[in-house]
Order: sequence, then C-alpha cells, then structure tokens
Amino acid sequence: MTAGPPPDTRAGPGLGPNDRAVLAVLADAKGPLGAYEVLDQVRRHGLKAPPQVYRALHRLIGLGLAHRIESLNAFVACAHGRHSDAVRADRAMFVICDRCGAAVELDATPAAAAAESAATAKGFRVGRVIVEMKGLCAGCTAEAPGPG
Amino acid sequence: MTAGPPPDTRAGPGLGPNDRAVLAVLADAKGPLGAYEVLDQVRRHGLKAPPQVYRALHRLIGLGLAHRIESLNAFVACAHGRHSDAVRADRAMFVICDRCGAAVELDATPAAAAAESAATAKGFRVGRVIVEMKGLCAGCTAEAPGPG
DNA sequence: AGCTGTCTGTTATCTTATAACATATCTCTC
DNA sequence: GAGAGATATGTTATAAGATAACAGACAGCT
Repeated sequence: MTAGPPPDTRAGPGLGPNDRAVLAVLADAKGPLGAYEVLDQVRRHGLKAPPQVYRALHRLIGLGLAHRIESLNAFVACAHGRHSDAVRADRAMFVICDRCGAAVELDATPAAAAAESAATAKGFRVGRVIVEMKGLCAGCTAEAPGPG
Repeated sequence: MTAGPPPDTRAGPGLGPNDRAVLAVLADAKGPLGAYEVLDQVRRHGLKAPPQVYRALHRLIGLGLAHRIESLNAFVACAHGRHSDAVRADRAMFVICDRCGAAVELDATPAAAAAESAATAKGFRVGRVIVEMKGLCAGCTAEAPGPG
C-alpha cells in the first residue's frame, strides 16, 4: 500500500488542504470575512501569506463553494455547500445588514433575469450577474428607529 | 460687491472646485476610472493626495452625480447628469464589457424590484441595491469567438 | 529516471481607501 | 467687523486588499 493518509475528499475532489482550511473558516464564520481575516484564522493551519489565502478563495469560488461579496471586498461560504448544475453559482445574490453585518444568500434568478433582459436588449452578452443589497435585517429593523 | 469670481454653479449648488474637477474628469473618461487614475488627471488642478479625490467622489455619489462600480472599485459620472427625485440614483445598474472595459448605465428598477421582493420576504428592509453585470458589449461580441 | 502539471511556500510590491490633524473659507449673528 | 459654527481643503501617514514573480514539493505517467 502507499504510504501516507488517504486524501480527504469530504468537500469534493480537487481540494487541497489549504482550500479545506479556508473553506472551514468561512463556513464557521458568522458573516463575510475579509481575506486578511481569513488569513488570521488559518495561521494555525500553517498558512502564512496572502497569496495562499487568495489562491484558495479563487479555487473555492470557481467551484461554487464560496462567493465574493463585491461591495464588502469579503468572502462567504456558499449557503448550499455546493451548487448543482441547475442552480448556478452565479445566480446567488446577497442582502447585507448594515448594522449587524449579516449576509444572507438568496436566489438571484428573478432579479438576474430582469437585469439580463435589459442588458440583452442593448446587445450585451451577459456573463456574471452581481446583485447585492444593503439594508437592515429583520432583527435589526425591529431595534432600529424608522418610519412605520 | 465681493472680490473674486462668482461661484460656478453650473453643476449645482454645494459643489466645490475639487468636486467640479473630479466630475469633469469622470465625465470626459471613456469608461470607469479608479480613484488613483482620477487623481492623476486632477493633479493639473492642484489636487495632490488621495483624500481630496475620495472626498469629492463621496460627495458626487451622495448627490447622484457619480456612481461607484463595486466590482471594479472604480467610478463613473452619472449618465443622466443628475437624477431627478423620480429616478433614484440608487436605481442605476451597470453592464461592464470584460474586453473593452466599457460600462453602460441602465435603469435597474425592474431588477431591483425583483431583488427587493425576495429580500423583503425575508424580513429585510432594503436600502441600496447594487446590480452589475459582466460580459461582452455588442461590438466585442461581434469580434469575439463563441457559440451562435 | 525524466517529464509534466498542480499545489504550495515566500518575498516583495502594487492598488485601494481612510484616519488624523491642521488650515482655510464661508456665513450667520450680533 | 469680531466671533462662532459649519463646511471645505491640504497633508502626512498608514491601513486594508490584492497580485506578480520565483522557488520548491509532489503525484502521475512513459
């Protein structure tokens, strides 16, 4: 038999130990994490430099296991673990609470369809669609002042 | 009468000379500009440091005269010069050509409504809605390889 | 063994954005 | 026109986000 432990394929093929460490940190997080916050958390796994984290993040995003939130320059684990072919990774959208920082992943399909329709009418061929909302989550709305 | 030239109010009240310089650069640009690209262009107006540019950009965005494109960390002049109350500044969306860098501003109202609907159903109170699309513009689609 | 491709480690650097503090300017009031 | 308050500006330093470039390790294949 070969020496060494068998590869851990829990999270799917093609993931190296760095990828799994980064994914685990994102999955445990309460909300979106900046790349350097991830780095702080994975130092105990031996990762030391930004490129290691960014490489893992890029792979995870490519596999649909994580998402980048553009308006925060931050990253989250995908709420679905892994997207099926039917639910494309780039059809996720986020609502982000300005008060508590929580980010909730929602299906972007209807919004993306409306957006894509307008773009296609202008002759654009659309690839990725980014939809992000800022506001207050249910809990923070209850506590915050405001109309009605 | 007071000494000195009368205030230039072409672009509206409340704009200082820095704001007008930054806005003029954005309006002349072929596409979205990074804050440091703007800075390079306004050095001839005497601006020297990033905070001067960022402060002007923040004011312009607040007034609806410019937009930030989150996925590019870049800025554009608003295509409409100034939004009326009826067409809210935060109801603009962008399609960005990955090949030539062009960014076209479109009305985000239908897409934003669809997105907001999903968020409201989860108890969110929505403020700003960000919709950005990446892809190929009509011209670049014609030149680029691909299906159909 | 030798080749190839992927993943990893490391240093240095680049880009983007803001904190903090000082100075000036404008306007309103008395 | 002197003083107070708000707004705009200038400047230095630094925080935060991201990548280029190169070196080493390791698996699978012929």
